[in-house]
Amino acid sequence: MLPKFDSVFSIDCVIFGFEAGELKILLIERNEEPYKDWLALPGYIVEQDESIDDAAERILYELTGLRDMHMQQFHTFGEVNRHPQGRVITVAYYALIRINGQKELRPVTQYAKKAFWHPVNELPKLAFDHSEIFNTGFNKIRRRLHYQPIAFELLPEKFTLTQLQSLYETVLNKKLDKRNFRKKMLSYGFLKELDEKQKGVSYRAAKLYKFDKRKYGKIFQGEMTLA
Amino acid sequence: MLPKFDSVFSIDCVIFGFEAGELKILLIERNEEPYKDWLALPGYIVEQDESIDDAAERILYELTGLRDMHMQQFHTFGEVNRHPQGRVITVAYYALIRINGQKELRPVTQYAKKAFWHPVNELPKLAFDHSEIFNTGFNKIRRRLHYQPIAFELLPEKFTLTQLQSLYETVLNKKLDKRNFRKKMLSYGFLKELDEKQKGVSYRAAKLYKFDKRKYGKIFQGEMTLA
DNA sequence: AGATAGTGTGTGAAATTTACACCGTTAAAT
DNA sequence: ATTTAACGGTGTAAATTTCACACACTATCT
Repeated sequence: MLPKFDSVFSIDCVIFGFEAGELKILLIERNEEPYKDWLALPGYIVEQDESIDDAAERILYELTGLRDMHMQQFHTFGEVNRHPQGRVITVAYYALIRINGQKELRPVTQYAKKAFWHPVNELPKLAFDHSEIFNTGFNKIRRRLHYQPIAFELLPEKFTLTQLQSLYETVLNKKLDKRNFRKKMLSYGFLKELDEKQKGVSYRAAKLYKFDKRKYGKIFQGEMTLA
Repeated sequence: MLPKFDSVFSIDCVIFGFEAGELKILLIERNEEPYKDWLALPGYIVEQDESIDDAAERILYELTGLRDMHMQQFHTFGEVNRHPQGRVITVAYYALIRINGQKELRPVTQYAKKAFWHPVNELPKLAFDHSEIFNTGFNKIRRRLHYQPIAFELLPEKFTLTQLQSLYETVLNKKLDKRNFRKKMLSYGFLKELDEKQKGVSYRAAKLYKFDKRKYGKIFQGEMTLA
């Protein structure tokens, strides 16, 4: 028999990454009952003496080894029976990050066997109500893509316009017109054209661009409409 | 010395109403420590055996006498010291409702001395972090006004176009052009023109309109851009 | 030298947004 | 009966934004 508990707060994290033209999220394989061996979102219990924002950072780190992600809460799930051991209300956070091969995923606690990226299409069944949490989060960023510069958090620092477009197409799940897309993106004035070109491709190399955060801040006060 | 408690969930409600060209919110006067006699948002503790959505309905009812409001959560506040007696994480909900003189505000518990409407301008200091909660909620509905038909929840069932425009102007805090506003609103096709006119005004009576929820649903699938 | 794969560019039509002002109606006041 | 005060209701033209659409260029690989 598992222990029962009352009134526990937890955090669950939906972390998006973009790699090889695919959108992925970060999952763990659980090493604890309930749902031992299942796949799940990185999530755990909030301590008494930490804010939920701090808890989110800590928990993500402990379960995946990733630090200093900028996460934002997007919804709180509070159905009575969402956790088999008792009443657990969970605040869900999301972040968008660059998948650089460099950062290793290595849980620092025993609660997770491992952490890994998984394409958002063909997601398996997840533990608890994590599939629902994921869907809610995915819809959230899909909307947010239209009015916040979140695409640039997923791309490498230097990127081509085609990569940017491909990201939009993936998240929004629809084709966009190349000429119109480029015209519009460039018209905002927050993309900085670099003197550098793509390398290692077997076709004409494309120009690289950077997202210029300062210019963005000057142009919009947190508001914009994109793609 | 007040009792201390651990890990409590609570709900706080930001309920908007519109009356006499003014936007108002529902406040209570507290009858309990801490912050006894202060003004506060209606809010209380979630029970073990109720979902947070259910808790929100119950709590609003107990503190104000209002029932069957359709509330939606908008943010969760989880700073460590937001409550002087211990760790309390609160999920904030909002709703927009018609202030009909008819519905009486009458708390059914002792936790509130009374409940009343207060204009959103010139809000006094509120208990706990309720001022921050209110601001977050106000920003939320301000954004949402642009893409969800929430204005119609604030107006009486039958309303004039001028009332509708005045509501938009109040919430967005800017003047809109009368002709453009009417043209656009009518172009959506979800406003039903009634055969009735305004009564009891000392000037030419305006036509009354109704929001046609069915048509709205057909036209948009939860998406729109307004004003 | 040719094949392959993706880069980069412009125009016109259609739709949407914006700016703008006056006469009509009603009830209350004189 | 007339006037006044207050709001109701309406159209057009210019500017801007969105949308649809196709081909020549460049780099690499064989």
